[in-house]
Amino acid sequence: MFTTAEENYIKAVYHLQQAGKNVLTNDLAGSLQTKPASVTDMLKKLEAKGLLLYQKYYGVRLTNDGKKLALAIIRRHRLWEYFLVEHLQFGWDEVHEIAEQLEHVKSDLLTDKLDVYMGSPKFDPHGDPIPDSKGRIEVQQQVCLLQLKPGQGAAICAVTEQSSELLEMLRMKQLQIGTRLEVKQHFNFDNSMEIQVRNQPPFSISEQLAKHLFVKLK
Amino acid sequence: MFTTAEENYIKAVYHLQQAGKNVLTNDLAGSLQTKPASVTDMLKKLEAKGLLLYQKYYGVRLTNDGKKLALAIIRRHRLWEYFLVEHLQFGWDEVHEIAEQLEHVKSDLLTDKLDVYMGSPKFDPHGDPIPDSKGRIEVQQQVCLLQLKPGQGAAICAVTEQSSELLEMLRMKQLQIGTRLEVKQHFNFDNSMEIQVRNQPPFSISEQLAKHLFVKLK
DNA sequence: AAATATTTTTAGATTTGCCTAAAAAATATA
DNA sequence: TATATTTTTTAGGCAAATCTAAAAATATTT
Repeated sequence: MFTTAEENYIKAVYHLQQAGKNVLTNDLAGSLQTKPASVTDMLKKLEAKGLLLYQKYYGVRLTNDGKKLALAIIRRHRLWEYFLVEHLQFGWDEVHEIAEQLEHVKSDLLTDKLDVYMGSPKFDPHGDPIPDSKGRIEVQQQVCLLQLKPGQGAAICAVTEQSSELLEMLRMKQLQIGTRLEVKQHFNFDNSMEIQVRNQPPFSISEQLAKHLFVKLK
Repeated sequence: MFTTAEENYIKAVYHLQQAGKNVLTNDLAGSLQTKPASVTDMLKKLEAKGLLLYQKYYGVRLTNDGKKLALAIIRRHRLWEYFLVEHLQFGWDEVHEIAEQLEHVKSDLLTDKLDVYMGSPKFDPHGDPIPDSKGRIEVQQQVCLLQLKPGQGAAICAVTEQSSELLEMLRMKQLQIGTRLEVKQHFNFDNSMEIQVRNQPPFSISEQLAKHLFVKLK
């Protein structure tokens, strides 16, 4: 069994590792809101437990055990997010903090029963894939909205930033996870694009916004 | 906000207090599986936080704030137990440990939404009352099975011990929370009693067993 | 390449929650 | 009542997870 702190480190390493490049002490300190010195301490402990390989000054890489643990934590996190949004009527932008707590409840039986209860969802409310009990992830061919060509239809499946400013804007424009849209036009001048949702009048969104929206092609 | 350890102490004090008499260091050490010295340390801290009144060598009493906190924790615990049994199909005897973890997830909004989702249940799967969001408890006129007279009908609503031996026996005899029964006869010799479940043949249960079963009168 | 700046690690403290062993207080017994 | 027993507290320590400040390693500039 692992402590909450250990689990949080493993999860952070996994996410940074996924984002490419190798994971440095300072990156972890940043994403865990802690000091580099604390990170160094913990990395030594996690290496001793066989969850990651740690090379002084050079960075860190998860072992197979580490990856397995990370995926188990992410599975719990995303299942709970799904539960909170789909069953308890939370907004998809209010669930992160609560899921951060729930993900550390340790019971494989609970996780699996929750999964079955909800019909084994494959994606969480932010559009991120939910690993199965073996840690397998269904790869989603999702693409950035910016890359769509006029005429293509798609559904929003992920938002890569959670700032309240961005969420506010999505609320106003009635864009949410699952919203289906069609690209009408693309302006090379500022990379903005006209999109249409259902049969409402088309409207335009900026490059800055489109860049954070990922869609699943139909 | 309070730590998990603090919450567990407050909960333990509350339960011992409910059981009558004043709460001593050793009682707490027993029910928290810890050493008396640790209890003394924690009691000082909790007194400083205004959750209880602590008199050296004499015992401890919750303040209003302490009671409020205890009831909030118990509310979360019992709501989660209800969820685990009624929604996730756990047996009512397997949920305690998991609920011990879930009860420490801190979010009033979560608690309230969970409550609404399940239709604001008033009793958990063991028959214990669930405090409402203000900490009010619905008193249940439940009575020990031993006190029933022949001819009286009732439904099992609580089991006051969780030993696997007792649970095993209940399983064999097909007695569970909610089971309706009627008392057929009472033997003064050994205080055993004949009971009948539905229209099956009556059978007898010992005083030791009946003593741990509480029922709601019809 | 030397000097400067940044990143990372080490060393030494702190806090929380627990422990053991010994001292002090309360209770029971002779 | 004096003595023994039990309960509780104090004193001193330990492990986990964090911190600050200083030292060491690496990276960047000039």
